[in-house]
Amino acid sequence: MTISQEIANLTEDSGQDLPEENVQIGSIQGTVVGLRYYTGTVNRGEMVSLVREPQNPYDRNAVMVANVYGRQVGHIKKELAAPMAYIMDNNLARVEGVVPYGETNKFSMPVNLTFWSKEENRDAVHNQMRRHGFKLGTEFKGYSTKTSLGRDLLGLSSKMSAIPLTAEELKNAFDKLFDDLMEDKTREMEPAEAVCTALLPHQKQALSWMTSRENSNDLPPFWEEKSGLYFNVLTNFAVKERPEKVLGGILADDMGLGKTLTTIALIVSNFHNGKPLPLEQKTFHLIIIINVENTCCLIKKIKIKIVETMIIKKKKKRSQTFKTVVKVTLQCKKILIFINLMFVSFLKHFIKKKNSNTHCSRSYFISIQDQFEQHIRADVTLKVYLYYGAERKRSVKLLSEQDVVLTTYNVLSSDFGNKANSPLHKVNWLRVVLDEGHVVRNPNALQSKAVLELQSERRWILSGTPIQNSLKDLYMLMSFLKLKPFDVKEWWSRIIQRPVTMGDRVGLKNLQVLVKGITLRRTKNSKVAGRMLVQLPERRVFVQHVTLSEEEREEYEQVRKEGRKIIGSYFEEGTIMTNYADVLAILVRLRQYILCFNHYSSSSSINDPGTPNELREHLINKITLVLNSGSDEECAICLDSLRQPVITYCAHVYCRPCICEVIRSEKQARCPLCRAQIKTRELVEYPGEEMQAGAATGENWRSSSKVDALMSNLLKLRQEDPTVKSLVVSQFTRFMDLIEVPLREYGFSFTRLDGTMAQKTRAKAIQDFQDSSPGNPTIMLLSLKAGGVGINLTAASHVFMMDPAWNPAAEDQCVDRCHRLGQSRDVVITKFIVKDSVEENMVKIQKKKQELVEKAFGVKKPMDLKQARMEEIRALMEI
DNA sequence: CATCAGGCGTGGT
DNA sequence: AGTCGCCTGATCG
Repeated sequence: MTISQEIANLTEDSGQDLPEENVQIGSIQGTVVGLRYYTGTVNRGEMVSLVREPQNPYDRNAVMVANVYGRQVGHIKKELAAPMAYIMDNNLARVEGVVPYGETNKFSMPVNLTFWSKEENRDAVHNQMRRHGFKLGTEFKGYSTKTSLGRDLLGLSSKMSAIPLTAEELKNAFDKLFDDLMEDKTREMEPAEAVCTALLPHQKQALSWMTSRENSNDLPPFWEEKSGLYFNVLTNFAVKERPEKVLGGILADDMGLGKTLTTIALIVSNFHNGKPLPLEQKTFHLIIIINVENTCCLIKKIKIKIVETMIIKKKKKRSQTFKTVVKVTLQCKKILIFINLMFVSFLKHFIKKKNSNTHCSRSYFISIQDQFEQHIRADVTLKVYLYYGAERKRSVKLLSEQDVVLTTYNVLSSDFGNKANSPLHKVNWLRVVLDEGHVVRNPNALQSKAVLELQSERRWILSGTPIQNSLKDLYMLMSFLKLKPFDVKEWWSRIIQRPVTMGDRVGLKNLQVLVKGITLRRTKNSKVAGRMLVQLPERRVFVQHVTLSEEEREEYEQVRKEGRKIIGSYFEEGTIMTNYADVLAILVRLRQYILCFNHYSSSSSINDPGTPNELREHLINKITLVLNSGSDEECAICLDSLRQPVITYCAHVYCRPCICEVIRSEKQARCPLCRAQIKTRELVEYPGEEMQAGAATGENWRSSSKVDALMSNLLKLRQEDPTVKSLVVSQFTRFMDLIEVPLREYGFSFTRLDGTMAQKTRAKAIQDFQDSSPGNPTIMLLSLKAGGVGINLTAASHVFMMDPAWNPAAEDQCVDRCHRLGQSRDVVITKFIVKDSVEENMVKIQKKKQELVEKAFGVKKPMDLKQARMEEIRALMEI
């Protein structure tokens, strides 16, 4: 979790189902009346939801009763509705209902109401009920809370009879949630002929499983057929009509097992009725010629490919002009894939490019795009459209005609949010695939809503880590898959989330059944028929401590003292959070100092600015620092990666659309983070990285202890085995500039990959590096966040981590780029840490964080987070 | 006359 | 296993 996200959590209205609110403070039996006016039915033991109806013309206290399917059943009797309305409107408690019996009566039925709230509201709720002559009890008498099926629907009896799970057990259960025996998931299936890459056995299994999930006629989890009726065993809901099928699921394989390839195979292999996607010539009825001058390069590239095949087939000559031949199929084949925009450096790249009015979309799609090209036979025409960038064609027709449409979560949500005419939401897709689907985990975020609104027959989530923080993440996934009734928050909470977090074994069992039914997960260590799924070479991590030279130490201490003084004064004033950008700036400066010392001009971003121009520059400095700090900053409003980042006069960074929305909706707009007044015209944009182009070469170059340490390692390696290739990873591109100097000096052949590079050079860099023939580079300077998912750097077997990352996961991901399928050597990771410095403190905090996550899984106390953040800064600066 | 079991009709917010 | 208020008739001191 990033810093701004944590801050956002502090400012955000506390959610409705924090653990504190999960105390049962009383229950009472009430009556549902007016049944004959509504069609909704309830079976014995079935859950109902209670919805306030303040607009009811007869009684503003009205409380509506609805069944799990959302059909109205009736109302709560008005005498009881009166106190309930007060309690519900003032959020004193949440009320849940279960109907113990009731099919027989035509006019009314009983309902067992349970009040859930914070302990401190107990008295208020009890008093309110008492004032109206109702006494809340603790238990219902006269009947069992168990249904005929013996399942515990109220969660009451289990609380008393069964031993709740301990936190330890719960965590364990969570870890094992996805460990599936895969009994019926070992069947293999050959992909369609259009796939030219040979699938590994586990990929064939995944393909088979995915295909069967899409074509299956099985009932969704927890539905059973019983004497002509369809019966949900969890909610006790029974219907005549067959419940909607859930076609799709979660492919949760570990990174590097080929989720994307499997999905591509699925796309071309399983069209309607289990037949492959019709790609051959005969399905195309129409040939048109269009001008593609305006479409971006990659499209062009693909289409040129098509031209080539056409030339072969039609034996026609066509000059290499901008005209190209496109085939249009009369059948609709629509697939949508999302790519996660994970990396801030990419984002910077995008903004920079956007301003210079060039095509930028390619960088995001390059890996997926490549995979399509790589795995699909060249003589097959798969129509792929990148729905991205300012020039994207917002034509529903065009999109409908594609085989595959690629887009990003950001494009989707901005289309969805800005205008009602989002073309992506107008197409009835055959299949929607969320790549890296765990990024849409916050159901309140616009992008999540946009994703949920997509119409599709089949839905897939690809994610190596389907649960990132807590069970709540899963809710979003269920919601996307439209797995009734868990796509509605109330039912998800009542049936799964709350029972599980309260340690109910039945709830956990249900969760397991649920997950098992829709998820396929294999890890690198999974076994198939006793054999390892994928045998990866070993991976060893070494930490190499670096001692600063006396001179360096002196300079470092000086900078540290300065920063400590400033941050210390913020602490005293209690203004740490308001001066957050400054604090971050100081920390970054310190970390950079360790790497390359006086190569950074000490242009102060801390002194009070005077003229507006100075202020502007000052803010630009700050936003640059924040975005380059490597702390993976996210917008505190949308909780997403920053999109068009801007900085306010009070030095907080948001997405431009987000903060503009805030300013527009409030009269006296205030900064969500510090409550300072803000105006739209005072927002300062991030100018991109141009200004950073400092000359790090030449006379003013000077080595540092860290660079020396790296160089001695590299030299030793080369001596031992000149074919060994290494990745040198840093978060600071300018540090990479510095490293280039000694690399050249010692005659290393190297290449570089960072966010500032144009896509062409980027692809070339990877290609050169992966090529092992002599003369090609043996070292790649890699920016921690460059590359994105799916970049393959298996040529490297050594990784040098030059500076510790805030987020240990980012480091892991980086290493995974070479430690993956196709790696033949053991991977050695060397992390350089400077002794007695912020770096060491960072590592300590990293460790602490990890422990904390492991100990208290998913349970966070919001107030402690702010404290923890302050403590972190304190620990970093040794104050 | 008081009390109670049982039958009956009633029925939205 | 079931509402709930009201009426009735049986039963009791």
